[in-house]
Amino acid sequence: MERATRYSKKREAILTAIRSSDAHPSAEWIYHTLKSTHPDLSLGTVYRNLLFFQQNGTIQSVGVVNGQERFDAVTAPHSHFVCTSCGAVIDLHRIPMDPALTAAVREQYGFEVQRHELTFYGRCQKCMQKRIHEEDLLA
Amino acid sequence: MERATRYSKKREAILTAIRSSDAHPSAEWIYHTLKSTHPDLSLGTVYRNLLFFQQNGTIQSVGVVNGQERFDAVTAPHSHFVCTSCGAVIDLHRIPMDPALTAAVREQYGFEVQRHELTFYGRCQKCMQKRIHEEDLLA
DNA sequence: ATGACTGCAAAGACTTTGCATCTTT
DNA sequence: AAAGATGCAAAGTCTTTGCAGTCAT
Repeated sequence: MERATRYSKKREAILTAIRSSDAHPSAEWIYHTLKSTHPDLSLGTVYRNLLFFQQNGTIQSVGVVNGQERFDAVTAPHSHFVCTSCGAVIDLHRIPMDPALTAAVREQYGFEVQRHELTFYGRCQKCMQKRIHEEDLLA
Repeated sequence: MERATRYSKKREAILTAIRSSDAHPSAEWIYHTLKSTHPDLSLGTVYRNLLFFQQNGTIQSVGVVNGQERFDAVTAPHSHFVCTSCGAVIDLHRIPMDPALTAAVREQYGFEVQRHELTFYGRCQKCMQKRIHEEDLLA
């Protein structure tokens, strides 16, 4: 027997919050963002709904950055950049992902492949400038 | 001033353990694996040395799987497969990574790019068979 | 002898979960 | 009324850290 799903104001608000941001929010970020409009929101509810949306395929995890799991409401394939300095996760819409790769892994290794991620690591522009400024101070 | 580095039996054992395995070990795995030959090893030491080796570039994190960070002593670029059923992390040496992509992100976005990861998610052969077997039992 | 490395255990950070209560259907 | 969703707080898991003792140089 399937478990039924009911409407909930907070569930809707959580999904809207994720969809309205391109920062790939963490649970904590969602919680603090919604806390002003939903003062009785609890962190447990955020986590429970993140799990709910993941199982639905409504959102996807883009990995753990600095100990916090980050989520994306855009499930169409696109690559990401992670700033190892400030933890920002940025969409790279101009860097295409090759859909054929999924089939290649399936054929060459015999695995059942659902999706793949292409993730770049480095320093974002903001942090690059910050570092140059810090080096100026030391010089 | 640089901080000097000294030899340590346990540090060596930890690196050897990572290098001897292709399973992309977690801290816990290393700890349990070495516990028999190094009964007084502590988990804190494992974590401290994992950090040490990462900062040296001797090892790299390949991400967090089921809440545990996983490490790889092979720092040459290669892609990975993560089984979402059993958590196995498997090298895909036959799926090449395009080194030009790093430069492409640098040029098109102006980020300082250090490396990139190509990771596939799905079900490994062992788990595929297990599921078929479970379905047989239900039929 | 100096200071790097370690064991131990406590603390920290993030996430999950049990239970009573509230909401949706 | 039935059952899903939530708040709250406790518990769980993984990782980090302070401190005293040990070991390499």
